[in-house]
Amino acid sequence: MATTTRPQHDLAPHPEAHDPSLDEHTASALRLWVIMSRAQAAVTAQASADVARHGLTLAEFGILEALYHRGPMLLGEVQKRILVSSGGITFLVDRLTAKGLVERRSCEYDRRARYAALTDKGTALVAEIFPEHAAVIARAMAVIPPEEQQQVANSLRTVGRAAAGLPSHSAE
Amino acid sequence: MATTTRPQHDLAPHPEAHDPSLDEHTASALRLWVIMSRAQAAVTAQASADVARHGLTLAEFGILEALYHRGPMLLGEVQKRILVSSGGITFLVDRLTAKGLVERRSCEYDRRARYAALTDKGTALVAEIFPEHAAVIARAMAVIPPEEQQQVANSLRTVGRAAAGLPSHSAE
DNA sequence: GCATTATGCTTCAGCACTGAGAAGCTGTCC
DNA sequence: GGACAGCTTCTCAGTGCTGAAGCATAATGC
Repeated sequence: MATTTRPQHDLAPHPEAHDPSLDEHTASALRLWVIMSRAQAAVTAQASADVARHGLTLAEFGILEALYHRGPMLLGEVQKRILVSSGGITFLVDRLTAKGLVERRSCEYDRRARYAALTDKGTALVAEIFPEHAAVIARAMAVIPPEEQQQVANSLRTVGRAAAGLPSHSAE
Repeated sequence: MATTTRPQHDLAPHPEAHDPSLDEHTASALRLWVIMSRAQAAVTAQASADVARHGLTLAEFGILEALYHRGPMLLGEVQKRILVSSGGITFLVDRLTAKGLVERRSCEYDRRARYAALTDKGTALVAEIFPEHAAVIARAMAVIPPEEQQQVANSLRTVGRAAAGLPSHSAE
């Protein structure tokens, strides 16, 4: 029998024990970090399992979803949006192309650049699975009330922007 | 010049555009998911870069930190704590052993089981780098006030436990 | 007590992705 | 109009981890 206690797909850090060498502010921040990592990992595991039913990774789904909601995009734009490496975006688009879900189109005004665009098959797939996927996420989040979700979102947006080195209220 | 727009080390999903087919509750949950993923990715990138200065991955650091704060642990315990696969824990402990930071000890009462324990070198390393690491995390979180951190932590704990399939207020 | 089932760790092939480098294209500044 | 900095994409070797199978040991049922 295989053991493999379903690993939550993402590594979560050090659930903090009490370390007397830390001041209370630091210890509290560390606890938040641990809790955030675990929540993220647990929800990611569900989201990942959901798209895996259709033979997709989360990164692939992210690309499909972006193209579905925004139309054709330059590879570089997609890359920034789903946060993968430059090599990664090429690799992922290749794979989606091989699956017949995405196609590359050349850019008329800049011959270095290429667009990624959904094929009809890709559009149909996203239209089919996106609502279910959204429901999976929503169900995971629904354990806290909407106004709490709103507050958490505001706080985490601040954390995320600061950590990513962005201005506090950038447009994009 | 290499381009490689520093990928935040973790894949973040689909920043939601407005999809009229979704009800507002779902759309809001989805936005939270995106924001949480990005915040997590950004902070992870910083944490990861911090431990990378010492030639460690976050998973390795997680093991060292757990052993430092709790003493020797069975491999299976460590595995559950840092959320890696069964194969992963063997692999990681092997690598830490090769670096001379961790050693395996056999268990007196169950000859299947093995303990992982810090060596002197490992203990010294954690003692050296843990405070800095905690400070890096704390700095990232410090952009929101302590009481807000507390609220976010409470909310996310609920989300994490529910998504991981645990009871709402389990002890561990 | 002996089969059966469960548990703890290991092995190993495989996979998703990174990151450094390179090739091609564009615009700009002499 | 040529050099060159700066993008955009692609290549590919390398990495860190997963997950299924497997071995050894322990616990349980009969």
